[in-house]
Amino acid sequence: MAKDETDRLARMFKALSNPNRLKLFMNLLEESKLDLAKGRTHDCFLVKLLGGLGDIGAPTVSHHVKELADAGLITTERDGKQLICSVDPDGLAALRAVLATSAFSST
Amino acid sequence: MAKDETDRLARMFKALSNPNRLKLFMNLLEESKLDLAKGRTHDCFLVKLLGGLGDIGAPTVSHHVKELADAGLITTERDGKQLICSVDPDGLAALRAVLATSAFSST
DNA sequence: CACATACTTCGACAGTTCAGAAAGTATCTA
DNA sequence: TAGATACTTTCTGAACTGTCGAAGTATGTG
Repeated sequence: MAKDETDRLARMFKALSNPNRLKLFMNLLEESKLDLAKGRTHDCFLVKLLGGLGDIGAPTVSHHVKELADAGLITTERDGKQLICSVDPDGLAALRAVLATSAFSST
Repeated sequence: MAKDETDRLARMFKALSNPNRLKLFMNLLEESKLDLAKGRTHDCFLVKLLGGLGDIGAPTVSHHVKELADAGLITTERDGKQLICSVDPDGLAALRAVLATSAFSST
């Protein structure tokens, strides 16, 4: 595997290495699941995420969202006052691909 | 998802968040694939890994190996003077499971 | 036992990260 | 325009990380 590709993956893993960021990302994964049932791919904004993360403040959540976005795991877009976060399917696929690279069956 | 479970996963992702550790782990994944063809599940020791990592020294590799082991991603056992490293199938399965938790198809 | 190999542990240090406070920006609503 | 909402930016500090050199431990060889 090329160095660039390794570094890109390491960056994704790093983005998920903080419990609060991982929760945030997993919330989005869950949201995506729910929303597909409603015929949409996602719909989650920062204040809503904030509530699910316990005690951490807005500046910190904002920072974490940016880290996930920079890593290519989520995308963001502004809708009026709110920031809409979505899972980036390409990033998710890249992670799945690297973990699938092995002889151990994926059951 | 429970806090403990989130923390455990975050720890695994953190173990893979360093490029050298990620290379190390991916070497093991590849080794596993090769060795299965030979009828064994794994076989990789530290000095061999060291060569594949470029410039980093033995103390650093030793440290990284322990981090991967502590995270539950690999297991180690001593064989004479050498330390044999193997992918931990349970850890790998846990990572795959969390990334599979979504509406995005796994194709 | 002496010596080499293959890590492991310790101590140090530069660099990074996480979280919050305070101040700033962008977007509604009236 | 004034005020509220929803982030964002900047700064700060405590804590953690990655790497190394030096010293230490465990194992095999002669």
